[in-house]
Amino acid sequence: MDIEDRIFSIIKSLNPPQQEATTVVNGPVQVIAGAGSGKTRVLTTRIAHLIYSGVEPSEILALTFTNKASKEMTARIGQILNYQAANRIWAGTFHSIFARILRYEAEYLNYPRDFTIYDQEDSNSLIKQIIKDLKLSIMDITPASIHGVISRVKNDMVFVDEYKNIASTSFEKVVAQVYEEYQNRLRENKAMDFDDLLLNTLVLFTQFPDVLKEYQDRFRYILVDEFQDTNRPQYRIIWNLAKAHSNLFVVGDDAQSIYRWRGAEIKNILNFLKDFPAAKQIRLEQNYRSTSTILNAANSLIVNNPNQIKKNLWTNNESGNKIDVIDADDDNTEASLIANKIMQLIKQDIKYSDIAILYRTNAQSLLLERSLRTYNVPYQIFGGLSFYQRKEIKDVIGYLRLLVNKNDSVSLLRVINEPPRGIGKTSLDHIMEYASKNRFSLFDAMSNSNEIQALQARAKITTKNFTETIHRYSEQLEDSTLEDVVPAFLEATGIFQMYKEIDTREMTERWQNIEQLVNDIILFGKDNPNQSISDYLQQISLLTDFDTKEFEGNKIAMMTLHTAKGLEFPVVFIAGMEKGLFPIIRSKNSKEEEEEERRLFYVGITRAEKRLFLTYAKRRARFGEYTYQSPSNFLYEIDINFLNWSDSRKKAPSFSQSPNDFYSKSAKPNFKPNTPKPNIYADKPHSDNYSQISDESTYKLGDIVMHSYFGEGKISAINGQGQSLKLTIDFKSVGRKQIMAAYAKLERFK
DNA sequence: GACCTGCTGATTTTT
DNA sequence: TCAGCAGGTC
Repeated sequence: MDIEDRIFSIIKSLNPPQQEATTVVNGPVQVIAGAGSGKTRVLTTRIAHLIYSGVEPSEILALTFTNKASKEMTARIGQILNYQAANRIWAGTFHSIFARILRYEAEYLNYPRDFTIYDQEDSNSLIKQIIKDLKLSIMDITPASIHGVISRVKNDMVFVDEYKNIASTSFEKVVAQVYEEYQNRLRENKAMDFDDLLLNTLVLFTQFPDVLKEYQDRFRYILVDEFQDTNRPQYRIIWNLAKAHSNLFVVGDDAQSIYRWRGAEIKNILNFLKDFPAAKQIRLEQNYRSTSTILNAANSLIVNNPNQIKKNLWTNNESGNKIDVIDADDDNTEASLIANKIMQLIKQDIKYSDIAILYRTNAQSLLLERSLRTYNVPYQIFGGLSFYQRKEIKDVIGYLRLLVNKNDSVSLLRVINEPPRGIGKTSLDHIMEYASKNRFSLFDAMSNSNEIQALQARAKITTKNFTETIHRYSEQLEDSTLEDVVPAFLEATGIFQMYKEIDTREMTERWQNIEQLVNDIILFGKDNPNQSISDYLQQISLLTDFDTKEFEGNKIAMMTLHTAKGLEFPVVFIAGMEKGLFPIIRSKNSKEEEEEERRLFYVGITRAEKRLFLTYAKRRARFGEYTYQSPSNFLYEIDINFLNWSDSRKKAPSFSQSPNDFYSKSAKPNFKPNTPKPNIYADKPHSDNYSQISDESTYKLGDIVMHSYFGEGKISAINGQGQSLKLTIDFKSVGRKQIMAAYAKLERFK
């Protein structure tokens, strides 16, 4: 089959809206693509068709949400056309593509080409340093929380000067101070954080029209995947690039927007039609993925979100099994019930690799893992700490970063005493004082350590040796291969020796990981003789765990619901369907946040093709303390006709399910009139639910108490005595909970 | 300056 | 519950 036949046989197999979306070549197009409606197929076929129609691959910019998605897209296009063409497409994440552009154009922004990209951890340690240096006394505020605010502010495109003006509370004023210093130091360190990659690209395009023009001409065709999750700077960048030719194609689904907390604006979908009034709107509403039971269940859930674009997602697929809702006595039991169920499924000819377990928080994976191991179920976890975020790897990368960017003080501070070389807190204080007094970078101050009077003779020698080593190897790097320089340099720093010893002593795999990294670098050098170590470093700084891991062999996949976006599995388990955990409790449970949680659940449900299991535990250990959980209100929102609630519900927990009248605002499940409330406790009248023997000496009915985690609540029942004294408390934050008084840190409210 | 220990706060989600 | 860190000791 030649290329033409291949493309047209694919196009012929598409439904009419899909065909339109793939073959309209010019002009703005907005596709609202429901879950499982063949979005990826449309994207790849469209790009193949564009190239077939005469568009140069290098004129196409395809932005995806993960590196993995872009790799897969490129691979598929390669299969249809050829790999040379596919590899010339500019495909990648926003962050990776713009990092690449910023590298080319760095001098416009007064940055060196080899600028360093700071990840979250790097940013946090820089902020920690700033807090210390500015002597800010802020109790209860962590560097991470300040960075969170700064990141949010940056995503809203509020620059330092503006933020300083609008900061009103004392906390905001502190943030403003840190924000200003943070940006200064990023610049001094010749570094950008993740948000800067977007903001600086925007600055580049808006302040240098010639540069913008160049990229407008280069990217004559732009495609954006997961458009609902773009934030403001991302949208502005796309808009700037596309306004010259308007060949902008965006695909998204407002019902799957789950990154609002990171600044994503669903509004962008609506703005699109304002900014590109000529845009064609195409809806993909036929779902090819799931059984009608699963799809309709998802639909019955998502109608509870009032604000959404109207669509009618339907399927021709068979109705299939009902959705199993499994309740477990506690979190351990939940994990083993899942493992058991999986083993049953395996006997029915389902492969491990057909199954995924999804959960709300990474912390949940621990118990699940333990139980899968007990039952010998092979699994693979995606997400969480990526290879490149491991301590030993970050240490090595810290050294390598110094080779290309000596101004990177975050990396310098990270490695200066790793392995211990006698430069501790006191010496560092002297060096930093000298650096700031003379407006030197930390590295330059160390190079001049002879001039620092306060410094001990020994420290002077060590710092001098240290900086000389860096100098020597960074010079070598200019005319030698990575293979020749990198291992020798790392050996010279002593970091190899240190981890070899740790590995033998503590039976860890750290040295192995380092070997793997060094091999990877050497391979990179061989495969890309024209690229430098700084190319390598930039590339890996934007990789997540999910990007680096392949689905391997016959194993179950485990990941958070967020990570699961864009994937599909024949069998899906969603664990931890409990109030407080999913939807998760936050300090302020706003309507918007609940709607986002609901969309997240929607994403989870629609990952399943054939079978879906929803599990919850009645008792779960959180923060080392067991609490009684009630089923998630989301479970009641799904049309009961699609559910098969497990039999053990008859052994109902000994407390009432009814939402509390005076307290909980969010605890009240949103029942649709056509969805009868599953009265799962029908065989237990309310009044029998708890005996009211109160331990007069400590707690009384109606007492207002403070819980360390759930906050304020009112005691509505008291059960048991002494060690097994159980309190039923209506919390403002999570509604009704049962608490073991002996374990909970409760404070009486006067 | 390195090492030990007791305390505290963490559990959203990620480029 | 537990990891990471501040503060103290050698």
